[in-house]
Amino acid sequence: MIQLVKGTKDIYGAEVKAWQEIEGKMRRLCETFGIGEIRTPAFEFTELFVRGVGETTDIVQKEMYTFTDDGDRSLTLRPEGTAGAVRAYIEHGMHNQAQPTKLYYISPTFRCENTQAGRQRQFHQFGIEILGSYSAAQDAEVISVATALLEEMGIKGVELRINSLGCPECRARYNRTLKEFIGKNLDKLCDTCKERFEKNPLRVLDCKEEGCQAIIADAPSVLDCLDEECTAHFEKVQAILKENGIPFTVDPKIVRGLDYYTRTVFEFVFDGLTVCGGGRYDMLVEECGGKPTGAVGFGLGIERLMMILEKLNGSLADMPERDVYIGSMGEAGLMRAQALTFALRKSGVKADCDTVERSVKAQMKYANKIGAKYSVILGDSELESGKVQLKEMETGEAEEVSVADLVEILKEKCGK
RNA sequence: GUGGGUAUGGCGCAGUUGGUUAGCGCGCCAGAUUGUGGCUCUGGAGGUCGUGGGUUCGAAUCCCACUAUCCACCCCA
Repeated sequence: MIQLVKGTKDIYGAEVKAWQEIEGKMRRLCETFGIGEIRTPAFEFTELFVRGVGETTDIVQKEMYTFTDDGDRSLTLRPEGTAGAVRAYIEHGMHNQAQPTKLYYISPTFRCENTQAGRQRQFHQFGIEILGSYSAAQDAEVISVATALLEEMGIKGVELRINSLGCPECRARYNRTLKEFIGKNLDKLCDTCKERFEKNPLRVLDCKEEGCQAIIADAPSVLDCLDEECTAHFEKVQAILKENGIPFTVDPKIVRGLDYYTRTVFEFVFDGLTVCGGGRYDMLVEECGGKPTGAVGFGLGIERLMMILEKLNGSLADMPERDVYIGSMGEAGLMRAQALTFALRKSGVKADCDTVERSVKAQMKYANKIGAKYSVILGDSELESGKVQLKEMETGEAEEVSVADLVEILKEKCGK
């Protein structure tokens, strides 16, 4: 028996219903925000992600599904959504449209890493990318989309944390300051932090080791290293969030694992797990071959969102409901039941009929199980008299109606 | 990549110190007088006990490897 690949999942039954609902809410919300959908390919040139996400990131170094096709091209399954959106923005000259360009996507995303709670190898990201603005107002708007979405889902207890990494100059300056500070205590750090120190000193900040924590505790804050403009930008973001009643905390230790972030970065955290993360990436469009363009966005893990919803609301309901079940007895009844069912479906009534040729009793049992609101049984006597018993399943009460009027009556009862 | 737990019919679980045809609940299918559901009762289908080796007269039970899964680290959504 061939089974699922590690880190992948089938979504069906009650679960797929919940997905459809969530996706619907995302699409509707984006529409009200004027954000249009973009569907980019599941794979791109490897180079796009190496340059976009950053060569030194874990994602690029050890988590990408990379392969070579028959034209000797190195391709990679998308490990995140931003790079592809940026590529498309440049490739289709979207900067010639009214700016900013506002895009959203709901797409399967792939990372070859070890699975655990809220972590799969193929997972789904909902994300938005707004290109064409350098303003703090844009940062705040992007954050407000995530906030609105979580609110729409009825999720409470998600914490918004924001920080600013500054422009590349500020970041470089902070890296030097931090290196200098940590350098004094380098021998006290854990082994992984010693590596981080060389690779990406920022990462030492969110180490959970006690020894490292003690040292980091009074490390200089990024926020103190920001220049005037970056500071003003960050303050403006906060001011707008406050103005809009969006609660947040400033956490100078937030460092994101993707290299492209500049200035604002943020995370929505629930139970210690980041459900949504994003920020500004003003250098990325240029890095990918476009003109300098300000941009902000976020990615949200749908599986993680589902985890939270399950924790909050308990398990999900099952079986799709049906309006009516047209049972039948005998050849003529079967034919007529099928015809009626097709006619009802054409009118949008969720109708179902017997396709197994079971006993009436078994058919009624089935009607009950699929949650039909009404049922009728068509047999020789009904066809002869032209009358059927239309039964309301919940109450068990039946009324006699003419077969000829059945479709119209049911349409009305089901509001179609 | 590292460390720990788990792996028995569709789902949830039992299986005692290795011993005969591997059980239970739910679900599924079918019956309980002739053509009507939800309760109850009866019967039935469905498992190479994750996979592959090994120990043994004999393994779901012990040993090894692999795979998957869960949890943690790393990192992220």
